Amino acid sequence: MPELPEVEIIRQSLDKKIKQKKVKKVIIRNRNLRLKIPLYFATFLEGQKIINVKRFSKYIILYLSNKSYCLLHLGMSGTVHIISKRKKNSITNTSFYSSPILPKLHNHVEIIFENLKVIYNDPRRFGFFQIIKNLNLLKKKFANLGPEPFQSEFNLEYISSFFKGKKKNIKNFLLDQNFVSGIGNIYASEILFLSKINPIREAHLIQKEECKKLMINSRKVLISAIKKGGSSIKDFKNTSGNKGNFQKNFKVYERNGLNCKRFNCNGIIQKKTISNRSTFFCNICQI
DNA sequence: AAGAGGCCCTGATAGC
DNA sequence: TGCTATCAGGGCCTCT
Repeated sequence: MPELPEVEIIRQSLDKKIKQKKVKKVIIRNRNLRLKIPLYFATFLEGQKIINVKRFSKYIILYLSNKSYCLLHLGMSGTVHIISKRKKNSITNTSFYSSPILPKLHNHVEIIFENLKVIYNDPRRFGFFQIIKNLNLLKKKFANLGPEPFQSEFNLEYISSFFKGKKKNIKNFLLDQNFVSGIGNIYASEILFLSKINPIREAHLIQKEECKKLMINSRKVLISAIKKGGSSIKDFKNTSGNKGNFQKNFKVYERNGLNCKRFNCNGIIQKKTISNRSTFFCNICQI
């Protein structure tokens, strides 16, 4: 499901809701994610205060008070729900959570705080939690990831030297997290459209001027997607269950057969499978 | 070493 | 209605 902007939206609400709060209880309903949730996971987290909620690439990083970290990756279908606890029902004397729409089947983990709980739900199970015991191991975990588009390391020099001698197509490079972190299948197509670059072009043939466009448009697309609350094409929802809005701004993604949105371009958006991922582009203005 | 392809998994939808 | 095939926002592993 989520690329960098969607993960950032989730990070922001977690930051607002659980920072400086103490984990009261953790319930594991299903340990089977891409990495099996370890048996010590619940007791490890219980009693920890969430010092900070950060993000790198598509990973959410919970800073714990015992100086370790809890990583969360959402894979393709992971969602996070934050549910506030209501006051005790005076008749039945039970407290309950407001959770009308939540599909219960794939709730893997519940992290319970004083007044709210965080639920992780993941039908396809490509996501995972991971405890990282110290800063060194955290650095090691991210050592092979390339910079995010916003970082100064993602500059013209870096991009053009990375492409030297590489025959792989440019679209696959945007998806390659060792080259640049955070771009996924939707935004790769959008970035290439804005940069007027055909997705199947070999990387070593990309001109310097085009590298500059890739740099600028990668930042532009991700930032405006964050501003719009992310993209919801199937089931992405923020932690309150609301959809994002950036899908309304898609220029090419899922627009195959429709007119190119570029001013004065008569192209029709094409759909092509590249390395088993759908790719969308205009065959006239993307050269 | 670089790059292509398979695979992990469930659910929604399309086509017959 | 009910079957089967295909596809989905990610990333890791293996093979050549």
